[in-house]
Amino acid sequence: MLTPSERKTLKFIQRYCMEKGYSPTLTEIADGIGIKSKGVAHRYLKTLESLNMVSIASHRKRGICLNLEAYENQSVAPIIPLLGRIAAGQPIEAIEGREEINLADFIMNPDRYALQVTGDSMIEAGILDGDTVIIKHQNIADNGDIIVALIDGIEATLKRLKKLPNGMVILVPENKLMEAISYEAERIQIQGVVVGQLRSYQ
Amino acid sequence: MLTPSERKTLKFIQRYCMEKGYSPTLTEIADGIGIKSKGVAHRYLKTLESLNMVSIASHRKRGICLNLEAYENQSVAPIIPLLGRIAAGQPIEAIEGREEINLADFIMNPDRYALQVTGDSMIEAGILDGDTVIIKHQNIADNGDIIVALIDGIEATLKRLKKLPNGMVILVPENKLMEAISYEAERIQIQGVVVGQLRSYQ
DNA sequence: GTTGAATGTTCTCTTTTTGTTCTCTATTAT
DNA sequence: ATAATAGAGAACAAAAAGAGAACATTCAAC
Repeated sequence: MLTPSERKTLKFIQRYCMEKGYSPTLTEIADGIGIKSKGVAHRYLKTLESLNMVSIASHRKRGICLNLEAYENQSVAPIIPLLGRIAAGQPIEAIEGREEINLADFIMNPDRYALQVTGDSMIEAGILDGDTVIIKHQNIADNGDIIVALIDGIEATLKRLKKLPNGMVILVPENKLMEAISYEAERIQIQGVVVGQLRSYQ
Repeated sequence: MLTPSERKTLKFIQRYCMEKGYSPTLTEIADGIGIKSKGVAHRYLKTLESLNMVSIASHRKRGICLNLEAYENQSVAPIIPLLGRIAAGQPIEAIEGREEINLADFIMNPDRYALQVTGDSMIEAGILDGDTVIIKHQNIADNGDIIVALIDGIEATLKRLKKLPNGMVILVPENKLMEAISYEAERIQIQGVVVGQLRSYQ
C-alpha cells in the first residue's frame, strides 16, 4: 500500500502526463508535491517503480512511464482527477479546491440503487434511452423531483412530480411529444427519487 | 462478537478506506470514533486483527487492510445494485445476469479524467450545463465522437466531430440554436474523447 | 566531437509523524 | 466484589518525510 506522499507523487505524474503529454522532471515532481528535494522525489519514484506502478527509463530525462495495468488494480477508491471546467470558446479553466471527483459520494449511502432507463420520456431533462439513473429509496418526494412512481401498484415510470393542492398528482414527462397525466394521490406510490444519472459511451 | 466500540472502529475504517483509498492512522481513527487516545484505538484494532477482521502490517503507517469477512457486511467497492430496467407504462423489468454496476469499470482508468461542462452546446445529446464528462485522453477520434477540441491551441470546446474528405473538420454542437463551424484540420487538436457522463441531482 | 547546463542517481543526516506498549482510572453488568 | 468495557495519556520505537550535498549521465548548443 502506498504512503500518502507516494500516492501524491503518482497522482501528480498522472495529472502532469495528462495535461502536457510528457512526464515531469524530478525537480518538477518535487515542486508539484510541495517539497524541495529532488532526491526525495526520486525515492518516491523508486518505490513506485518497485511496485510496478511506473516504469523508469534509466538516466533518461522525462523517462517516466505510467504502468496502466498495475494502476487499475491498485486504485481502490473510485477517484478520478477533475481537470477543470470546459466552456465553448475558452481555454479549460482550472477549478480551485476540488481537484478530483470521488464516485463514492454518488453511492455512499446503502439506500441507493440503479435503474436502466428505457424510452425517451425524460429526454429533455437530459436522461436518454439507455442511461442509468441512481435512485434513492424513499416514499415521499418534493415538487419538481424526478421520481420512480408506481401507478396502481403495477406500472412503474420515471417522471417529474407535481403535486396539486387538491390532492391530485401530476406525472410530467420531459418530452414535448408526451403528455402529463394526473392521478388521484392514492393511485401513485413513490418508490424513490433520482439523485444521479450516468451514461457510458463505450 | 464485537463490542459497540470495536464495531464503530471497523465501520469507520471501512468508510475511510472507501472514500480515500488508503487506511487511516490511529489518531484519525481515534478522532473518527470520538475518543482522544490513540492507544485505545490501537487496542480495538488489535482485537479486530485477532478476529481476522483486518490485517495489520506491523509498524507500517496506514498499514491496515480489511479482510474479506469484513467486506461482506458492507460493500467497500464502488458497486451499486442494478435493480432493473424502467420504461414508462410497464413494471420494472429485472435484468438477467448483471445485477450490479461497478463504477470502477465505468471510468477508472489512468488515462481518464473529468471535466465539468459549462454551457448548453451539447444539450440535445443529453449533456447539460453543470454535468461532468469523463474524458479518455487520446489525439485521434472517429467521426461522430464527442470530443474535447483545442482550436488554434487556445480555445477548448466540447463538440461532436465530423471529418470531411477534403481535410476540413466540422465541430457540430448539439443545440439547434448554435451553428456548426468548419475548420482546416491543422487548427484543431483533439485532446480527448467523451466516454462517460454523469450528473448529480443533490 | 566538446562542453556545459539540466537532469538523474545515490548518499547521509535531521525532523516529524505514527505505531506500540504501558499504566492508571471510570463505568457498568453480573 | 469481580470482570468486562471504555477511555486518557505517557513513554518509547520505528517509519516516513524531508533537506541537501556530491556525483553521474544526458542532451542540445557550439
